[in-house]
Amino acid sequence: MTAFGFHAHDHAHCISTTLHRAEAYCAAHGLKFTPIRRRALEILLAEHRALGAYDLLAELAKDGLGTAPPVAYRALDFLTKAGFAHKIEGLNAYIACAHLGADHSPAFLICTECKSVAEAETQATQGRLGETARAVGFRINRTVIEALGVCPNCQDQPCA
Amino acid sequence: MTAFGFHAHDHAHCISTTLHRAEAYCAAHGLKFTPIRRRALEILLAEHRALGAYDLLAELAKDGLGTAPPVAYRALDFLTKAGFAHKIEGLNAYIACAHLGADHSPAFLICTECKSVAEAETQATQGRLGETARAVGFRINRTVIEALGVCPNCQDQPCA
DNA sequence: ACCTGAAGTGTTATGATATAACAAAAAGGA
DNA sequence: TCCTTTTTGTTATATCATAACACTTCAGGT
Ligand SMILES: [Zn+2]
Ligand SMILES: [Zn+2]
Ligand SMILES: [Zn+2]
Ligand SMILES: [Zn+2]
Repeated sequence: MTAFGFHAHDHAHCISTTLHRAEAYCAAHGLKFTPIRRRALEILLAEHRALGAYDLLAELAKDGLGTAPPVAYRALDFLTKAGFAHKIEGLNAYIACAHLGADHSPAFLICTECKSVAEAETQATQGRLGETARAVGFRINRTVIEALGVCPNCQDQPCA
Repeated sequence: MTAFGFHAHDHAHCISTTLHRAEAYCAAHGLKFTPIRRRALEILLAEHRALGAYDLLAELAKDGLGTAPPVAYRALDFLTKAGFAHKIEGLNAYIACAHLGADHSPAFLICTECKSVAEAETQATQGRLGETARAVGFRINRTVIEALGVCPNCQDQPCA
């Protein structure tokens, strides 16, 4: 279980790999990876940070791909349902999936200083929450697991 | 680690205990448990369900305690900062704390059928999320842990 | 090629959640 | 009392999200 986002890595590779996986997934599942959807994913992938729907829309607008809110929300709906992006509930913002392809329950480490986000994989149905759920007979469909705090980079900087 | 909310219990006792604890906490910490704040907590305590800020406002309005949004949000701000209530990020809604007094990181089991919510206590800094955080040097300040699913009561009902 | 239905897009309008800003009132201590 | 801080009342606005409907595109069946 490793977390990206706070460490230097070959991000160009990170982006191209994810886009190729998304293409392959769509081909395999009969989904249409249209220009709007593809560009939306590219925009989310640009950084390991969460973007608001209207921020995404602004970027899409720069490329002439739409100006009204539904454009962004439809793209996000597609991306999240396909598992290509996740919503960060604590920020009302969206981020590209860092483990595209794996069927996973994501957990996030969110830096409140620099807004960067790392995605970790968890099996939420294991662990304490899962225990509790089983104990009371609760059936879990989806989990929201987010930790807000300060990333290693920001801890190193005396004044942030 | 037990979860209330899905099981029958003496809820009147549940309410009075929590209100008394809140009063004691305010007295001990020099906080003002004003009529608006007290009534807001009572409203949240009425059921083990999450309430939207505007739903809360509507209830407060019935008692002549305010009609404009800031009234509700200020009360919620006080209650959440004091630890008397929690925000359910996945619902943009608020719920009274079920373990008032204990210094805790809450986790929630949220029934998407009947909207009832059970609060479990966790030590989120233990478990996998905490492991990951420590491994990458991330300092956790607050956690959002929510499981969306179906409670035992709703599973028993064939058509919901 | 044509029809047809499903999916995607463009657009307007609106709903739902949350906060900024500032004046008035109340509370509390010197 | 007087002054400061906190709380409240109120207006306006910011931010996040969806409903609804017309139009286009595209794949499949004929
Ligand atoms: Zn993911
Ligand atoms: Zn950071
Ligand atoms: Zn109760
Ligand atoms: Zn239920």
